[in-house]
Amino acid sequence: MSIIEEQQQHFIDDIARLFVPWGVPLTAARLYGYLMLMPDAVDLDRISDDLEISKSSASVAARLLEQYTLARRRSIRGTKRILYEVSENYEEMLGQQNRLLEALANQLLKGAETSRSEKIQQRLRDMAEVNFAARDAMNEMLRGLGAKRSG
Amino acid sequence: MSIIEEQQQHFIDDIARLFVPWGVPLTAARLYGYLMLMPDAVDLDRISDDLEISKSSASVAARLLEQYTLARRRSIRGTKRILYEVSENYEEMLGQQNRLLEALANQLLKGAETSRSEKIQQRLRDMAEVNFAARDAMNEMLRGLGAKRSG
DNA sequence: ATGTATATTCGGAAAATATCGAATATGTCA
DNA sequence: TGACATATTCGATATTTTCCGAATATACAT
Repeated sequence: MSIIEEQQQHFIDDIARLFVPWGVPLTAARLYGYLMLMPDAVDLDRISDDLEISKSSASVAARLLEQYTLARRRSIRGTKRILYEVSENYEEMLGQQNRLLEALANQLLKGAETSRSEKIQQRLRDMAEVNFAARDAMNEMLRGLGAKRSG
Repeated sequence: MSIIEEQQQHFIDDIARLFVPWGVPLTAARLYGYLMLMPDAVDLDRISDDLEISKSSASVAARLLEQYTLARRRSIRGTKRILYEVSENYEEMLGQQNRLLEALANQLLKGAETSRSEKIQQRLRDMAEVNFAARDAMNEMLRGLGAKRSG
């Protein structure tokens, strides 16, 4: 089953095209688009068939997505089989981006401390401020979304 | 002049370490950290010396940063020399991230349209919603920051 | 126009990465 | 424990990316 249709192929490639420039390996990016389209969790054999990649590549890509929190594994009781599905709490991914913002802000502040030029110190502090503001805006947005969902 | 100090080296590498996983080539990432620390715009020869890279690499990296809007070039009247400096409107970079959010949201909606499964349609629309919300939150934050700056 | 200083592009070498099939490890059941 | 099913890792290969120095192009001044 599940020979991927033309339109789905396109969708998968479109999604991949967006993520690849941001450092996500092509296969992982395609897998992400693929998982979005799967109504239920799928196993490595099916991934391998549908995406026409080896099972080892499928395994590597799946665990990479897991690391990014873009996908989750579901272990099946009573068998070693693992199913992968797109992560439902999609917000996690944005949280990831937030971590970069925060880490960057912290580095900037640290750099400001160790700089001897007043101008540079000011610049780095300003940049840090923007990052923190961005992080806060994101967090607030996520909180609002969560409230809406549960409320 | 301007042999880079130990601490500055560290700063540069720390910044680079953050950006490389997001698809920024090492040399460009290091150049970015370096430019943050320079009080004034610098030319390719100096970059090449300080970062210990060839001038061609410096040229490529600088123009890549320019593309990312992380750096700007300043042409010097009366000479062919080009100076590079870190982009002052740092918000640009976040705007860049926003473009990914928006592009992704649009792809998701398009995918939702062409999907025949109700469940998938709903999932893709939900994901798109989060993306749009994130984009809006970012834009609002940037507006607020701009107002604060000019006000 | 020509010469000079500089940036950019080119071609090849080196390094990193992705991918595969085979080998290995791991979990599950009897 | 042994047998089986499945995931993961390993080693080799192919591909891609990065980097350099040399060659070329470009802008400016005389």
